[in-house]
Amino acid sequence: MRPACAEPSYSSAGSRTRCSSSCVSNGGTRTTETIRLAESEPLDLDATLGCGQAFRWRRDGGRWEGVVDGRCIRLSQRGGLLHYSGSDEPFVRHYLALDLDLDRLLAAIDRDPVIEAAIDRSRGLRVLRQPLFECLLSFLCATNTNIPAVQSRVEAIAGVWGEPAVGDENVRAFPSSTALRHATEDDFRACRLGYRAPYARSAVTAICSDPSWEGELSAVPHDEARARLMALPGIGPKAADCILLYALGHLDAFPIDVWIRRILARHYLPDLDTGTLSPSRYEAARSFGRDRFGAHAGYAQVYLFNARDLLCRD
DNA sequence: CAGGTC
DNA sequence: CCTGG
Repeated sequence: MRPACAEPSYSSAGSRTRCSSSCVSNGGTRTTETIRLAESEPLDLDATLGCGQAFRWRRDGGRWEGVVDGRCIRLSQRGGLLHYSGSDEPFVRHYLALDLDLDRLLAAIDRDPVIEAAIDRSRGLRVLRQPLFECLLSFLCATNTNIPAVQSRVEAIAGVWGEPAVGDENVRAFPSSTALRHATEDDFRACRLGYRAPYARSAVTAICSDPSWEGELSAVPHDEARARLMALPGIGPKAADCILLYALGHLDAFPIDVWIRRILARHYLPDLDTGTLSPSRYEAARSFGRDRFGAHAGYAQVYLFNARDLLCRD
């Protein structure tokens, strides 16, 4: 049960647009409803859920199943029809950022042939609006590892401390920081966090020690939020930039992971090619991204990342 | 080795 | 560095 003050604003009346219509099409225990996407609401659901920005989505045939905010949600897309169950339209629209004028945004970041190729590759890919704490712990789990391993850790954490999800009791919600308050380092090791276990434990303690931490982080400006994130153990510049982009809505955040580094080195910054990515080199790459792509550089980052096979091959 | 961090 | 894919 969540306190009323934690209710995000997406549920406010008036968030629906005239362009959408929905209808009940299934008489089971779960009802599947449909959002009719307008021409001005491009969406590539597969790219959005599969690109590695969130870790609790699984493709089951043509359908995606995931857990967000304690609810088991299923999504599928056929052209301009977006089918959903386990949630309501305002939430789905908010989570998928369907209110964002993507065409206008993509036009704004489309500044050279490289990014243009990336945009052509997966137009309709959107940056999700993820719950903060889950996103934070997920990227703390994501250092020096691969995506399947991160998924496995996140699932394990939910399996131990998460409450049964609404819509499917066999699935677990991702726990709040409070629910993890008494989790020990060994508990996190048992979730296969390895050397990240003490970081996770300390980060949870730090967050729990200040009940207003999460709320303030959402209210504070980009640079201040970044500094507060990086003050947590296990959260460096890369993880912080991912959290800023995926959970805090700072669309100018530009995380530098190994793939973005390769792409920048190959097409923009030859000097970035070799050696360790020191903090100052990280900053140089990051500010290059923000300067080149502007206020929505984070979208450019996601599109470049999703086109990494295209942009890194010789 | 893998979408870094201390 | 932990450790799984």
